[in-house]
Amino acid sequence: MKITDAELEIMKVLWEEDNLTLNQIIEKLSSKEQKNKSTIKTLLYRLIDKGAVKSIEKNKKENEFKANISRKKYLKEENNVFLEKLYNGNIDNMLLNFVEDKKISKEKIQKLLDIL
Amino acid sequence: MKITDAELEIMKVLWEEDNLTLNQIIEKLSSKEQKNKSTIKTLLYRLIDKGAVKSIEKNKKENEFKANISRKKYLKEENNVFLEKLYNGNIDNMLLNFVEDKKISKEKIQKLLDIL
DNA sequence: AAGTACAAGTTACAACTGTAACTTTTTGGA
DNA sequence: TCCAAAAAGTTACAGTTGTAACTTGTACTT
Repeated sequence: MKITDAELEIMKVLWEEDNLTLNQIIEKLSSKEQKNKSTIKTLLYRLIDKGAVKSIEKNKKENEFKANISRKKYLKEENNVFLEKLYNGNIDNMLLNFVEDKKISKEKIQKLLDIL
Repeated sequence: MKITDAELEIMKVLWEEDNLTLNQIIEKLSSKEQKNKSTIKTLLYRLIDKGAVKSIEKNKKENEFKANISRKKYLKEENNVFLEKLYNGNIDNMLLNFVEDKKISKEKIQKLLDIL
């Protein structure tokens, strides 16, 4: 189940709120992702082909779309792909790298630990 | 500077050890990534076009190749892309997610903190 | 009942990727 | 000196992706 970047933007919308019509989806896409209506349609149909989205007839006039795979499951997979691809699955390395980049401070990690 | 998955495998080899000939690169690629020699050549040329790899004449008979961008810089960028794409730049969220997936244990994080 | 506005659904197309064959150049040995 | 082996460099091609036009169906409005 490979979801492309353009497709992902649509999934994000559907993960936020289910059962949206095409027009509602377009409305919810942030300005950066505004594309031609046809474009969004194509992406939706591709997602349907992949089984990532389901379409339901709403009122004979319009269809509604809903995510057919959970955000959680998707993220889990993507986390794995990322970890394997760049860090050979070694999470320590990844974390150290993030810290080095100053993306995480020690304080932040401590705070995280406290939460857990 | 977009490096594709297939290209990345080559970069990884060159980040391990610089100034390798084509044949040396092929040798170092793990069995999973064994492709036809021509394939590797094409990837190398594409990387050269992108400025990610440099080729140097070694001994009139063979060329040597070396990475022209640092692993660190590349990882930094990719970390960012990943973080933005999936977590909207929110690293706490990302970490929590990793912990939820049981990819990191609290203990591991603590160990990491100790190292720092 | 007919036309038009809009939604559904299909097709198109160029750029990018993964893969590898083809062509040209070089060079070490017979 | 000339040839064959191997390297360099070029071209090809199908599948994927981002983008959007085109065609068909439907259903209000007059």
